[in-house]
Amino acid sequence: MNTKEMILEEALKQFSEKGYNGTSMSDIAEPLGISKAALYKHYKSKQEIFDKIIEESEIKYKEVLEKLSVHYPDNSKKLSKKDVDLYSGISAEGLCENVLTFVRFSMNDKYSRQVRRMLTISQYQSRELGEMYTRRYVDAMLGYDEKLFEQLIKLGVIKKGNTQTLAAMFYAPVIMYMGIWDREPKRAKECEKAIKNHVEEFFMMTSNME
Amino acid sequence: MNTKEMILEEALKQFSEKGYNGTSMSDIAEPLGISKAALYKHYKSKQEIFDKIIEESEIKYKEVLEKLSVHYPDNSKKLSKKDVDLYSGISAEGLCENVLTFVRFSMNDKYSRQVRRMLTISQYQSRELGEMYTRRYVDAMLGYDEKLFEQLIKLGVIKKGNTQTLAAMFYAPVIMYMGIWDREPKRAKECEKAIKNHVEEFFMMTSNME
DNA sequence: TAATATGGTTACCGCTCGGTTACTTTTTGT
DNA sequence: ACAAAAAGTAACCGAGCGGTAACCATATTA
Repeated sequence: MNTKEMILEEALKQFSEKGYNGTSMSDIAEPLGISKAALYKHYKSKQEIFDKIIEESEIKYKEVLEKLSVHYPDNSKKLSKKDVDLYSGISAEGLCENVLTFVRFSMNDKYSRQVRRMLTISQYQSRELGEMYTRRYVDAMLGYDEKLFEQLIKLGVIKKGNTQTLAAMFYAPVIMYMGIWDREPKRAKECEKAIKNHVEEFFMMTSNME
Repeated sequence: MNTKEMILEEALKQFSEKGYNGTSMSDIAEPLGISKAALYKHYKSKQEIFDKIIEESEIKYKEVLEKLSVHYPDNSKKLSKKDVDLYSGISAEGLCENVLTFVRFSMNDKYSRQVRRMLTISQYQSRELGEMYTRRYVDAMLGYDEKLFEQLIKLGVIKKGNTQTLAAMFYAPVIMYMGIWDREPKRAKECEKAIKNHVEEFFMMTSNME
C-alpha cells in the first residue's frame, strides 16, 4: 500500500474517533511516521482528505448496493422464470441468515464501521452529509426491504400488508441494535442476539404458515 | 434570565450545531454581547460549560421520565384497582395519539432537539457519553414500552408475544423517522405521516380485535 | 550523465484557540 | 452613602492549528 492510501486510512481512523475538527494534520501524520508537511505532497488540504474519504466510500458503497440489487430485481418488470426460481427458494430461515450475515459484516468490517461512525459524527456538519447519511443508512435499506417484501407477498411467503411500514418494522430495530453495538462494543453479543430474536419473531408474525 | 443561564443556552445551541471542538468560547460569547473573558466569571472552562449542560439535561430528562413512569407502574407489583381502571380505558387510538404527542414535542421543542443533536454528535467522544446516549434514547424507551406492552397483553388489548421484540418493533421505527426529521427538516411532514402510519399499522397487526 | 519528478525533511508563517491578567463598571448589602 | 462583591472589558499569553518555503535524497528518464 502506498503512502497516499495509507494517509486516507489513518485519516479515516482518526476522523471516526475524534471527528473532523478534533483531528489535526499531525494526528494523521504521526502514526504513519511522517511529518505533517509530507501530507501536503499528496493532498492540498485537510478538507481534501476528508472529501476523498467520502468520495471513496461512496464508490465502495455503490458497489455493495449494486451487488445487493442484483438479487432483487425491479418490481415494475414482470418476474422472469429465473427470478421466480430464485424467490421460490427463499425461506424465512434463509432470510434470517442473510440479515445476520449482513449485520455481522457491517459491524466487524473495520472500514464499514469507521465510515459509519464518521458519518454519524458528521451528519449535522452540512446538509449534504446529513442527506448522505439518510440516503445510505435509511432510505436505501428501506427501499431494498420494501422491494423484498413486495416479492415475498406476491409469492405468498408472508402475509399481505403495507410494505413501507413492514420494511420499517423489520429494518429499524436492526439499525437500532447496531447503534448500541457501535457505542458499546461490550454489548455486542447481546445486540447480535436481540437482532436474531427480532428477525425470527418478525418472520413468525408475518409468515403465512402457522 | 441571568447571564449564567444565557451562557448555557447559547453554548448548547452552538454545540448542537458545530460540536464541542467546532465551537469556540468567542462563538458563545459574541451572540450574548459579552466578551469571552466574561464567560470565565461564570464557568472556569469550556469543558465545565459542556459538563453543566449535560448535567442539567440529565436532571430535566429524569423529570420527564418520572412523569412517564407514573402512568405505567412497576409490573412486579400487582395492579391496583386504580391502575386497572387506567389501563382499561386505554385504546389503540389513544395510544397512537400519545405517541404522536410525544414525538411532536420531542421534535419541536427547541431544548429537546438541541440536546439530542449534541449527544448524537458527541456519542463517540467518550464512553460515558456513548452510554448516556444509549440509556436515554434506547434503553429507557424500550424498557418503558416493554412495560406498557406487558400491561396491554395482560389486559388482552394486544396479542401475546415477546415484549422485548414487540417494543423494538414499535419504538425503533419511531426513532428512525425522528432521525430523518432531525437531519432533513424539510421531510418533517413525511416523517410525521410515516410515524402515524407505522403506529396505526402496528396496533392493527398486534390488536386482538379483528 | 545531467535534468527532473517524487516524497520526504526542518523551520517557520499567520492565525485562532482556550485561558489569564489587570483594570473598570455595576450591583448589592448594610 | 459607601465598601465590597460581582460582572464586565481590553489586552495579552503560550500552544497548537492548517498550511508554506526551502532544502534534500532518491529514483526515473531524456
